[in-house]
Amino acid sequence: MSVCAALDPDELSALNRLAHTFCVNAKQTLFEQDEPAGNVYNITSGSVRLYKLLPDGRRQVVGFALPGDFLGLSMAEKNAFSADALTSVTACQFSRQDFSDMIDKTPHLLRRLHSLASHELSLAQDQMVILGRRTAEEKIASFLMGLRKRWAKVSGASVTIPLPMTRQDIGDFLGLTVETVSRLMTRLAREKAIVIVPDGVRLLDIPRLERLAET
Amino acid sequence: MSVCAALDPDELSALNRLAHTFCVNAKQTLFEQDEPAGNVYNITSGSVRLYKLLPDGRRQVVGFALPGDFLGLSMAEKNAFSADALTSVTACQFSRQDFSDMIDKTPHLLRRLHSLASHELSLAQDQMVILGRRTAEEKIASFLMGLRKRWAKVSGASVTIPLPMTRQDIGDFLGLTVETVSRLMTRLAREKAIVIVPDGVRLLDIPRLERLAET
DNA sequence: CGTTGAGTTGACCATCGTCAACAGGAGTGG
DNA sequence: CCACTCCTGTTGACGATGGTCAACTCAACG
Repeated sequence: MSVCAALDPDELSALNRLAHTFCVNAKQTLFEQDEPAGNVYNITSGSVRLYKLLPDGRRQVVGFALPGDFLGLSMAEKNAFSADALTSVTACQFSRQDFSDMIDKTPHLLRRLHSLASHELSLAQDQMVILGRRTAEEKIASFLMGLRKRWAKVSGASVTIPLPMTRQDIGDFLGLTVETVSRLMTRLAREKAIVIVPDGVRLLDIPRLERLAET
Repeated sequence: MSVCAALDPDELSALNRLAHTFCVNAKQTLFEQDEPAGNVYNITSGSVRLYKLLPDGRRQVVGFALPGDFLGLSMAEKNAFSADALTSVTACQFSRQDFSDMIDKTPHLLRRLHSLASHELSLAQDQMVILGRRTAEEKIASFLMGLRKRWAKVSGASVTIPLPMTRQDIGDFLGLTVETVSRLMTRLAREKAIVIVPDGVRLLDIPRLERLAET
């Protein structure tokens, strides 16, 4: 569990005593935007969609949580976004209060938390570049390369990457419509840069995708 | 200085001994993306543009720092973005090492840092919504309302808000071109929602702008 | 004055969104 | 077992939003 990389065995067991492990099925909600944040979570398996809604129903996916990811880094009073399960998910839950107390007792846990939050911030800023200054094709390529890197940390490097989210989710993450996502994925497949497989893609021409995605 | 809200007088004077105050003129660089981050900064007066560049020259402005803002919240090794002065700027500089040592001695300073970083993350996610899911007009309105709120903390609420940045900067912040920013500002002015004044705007129809910007 | 850079405006156009139709698979109920 | 629905994904035709290119104004500054 990546938040705990900083903890010694005693601290780990203290944390474990606070943990509550549970499962939810696909499409179930972990928590919702603007509700009081009672808990923080560590995802053990499965994938989670994190998103914000506008009053008129438009949606912005702000991220996807994969195994190992921590939700609630900010320790804020209210959830900044909604989270629901894309697949069946197992997660490790802590009451925010318990976790906050634990932080007060273990300063290096706070440092760890802060460093993870800083990394999130950096990812969010990269996403701002993608949303603001890239074409649809570049967005797709960046998305695939980014996800590949994240899956590599979870399950090792591979040219086949799982896509537990729908085209709609990808569109709402990249600021595109479903149709545009679908069209461009098909085009990349036609041009032999990728192969579309059930619930994922196989990357054929990684150099080309890297070129499209480059910083 | 907002990072220091958490400090007692002894700690404040310790921090002050580490501080180096300085000024730069407009257009000068505070630090550049990807360079090793030797210092962290607190802006005392003036405004700063924070941005990332793509290899081909496209630019994404990730934020504007106003008086009171802290740069280097993440305490990372390398700068995630470049920063340069929009106006003449006075800032308070700390060596990252000194500041890091100070953090180790004062845990509540770290909590403060973490809470500021979390707030930044939340702003970044709001910006993702703006970039991904709003029309050009909504983007401009959101920008003006957001900036208004931030200036209010610095210099009190006012219907006239300073715009120290160029139209190009605004465009690069919102994922638009200069021309589009210019056209829409002119249109909002023609429709009596705003008045364009030298280096700023006066907001006339705030309810309308709020409606355009609403979450 | 001449130059430079910001801002504005117009004409035109491309990318991507909209709307619509359809295919295929999963789940459901007769 | 089949018909039916629902959902996701795909594809096409069309159009609008916002980008591109170009020209011009104006203020600042030497």
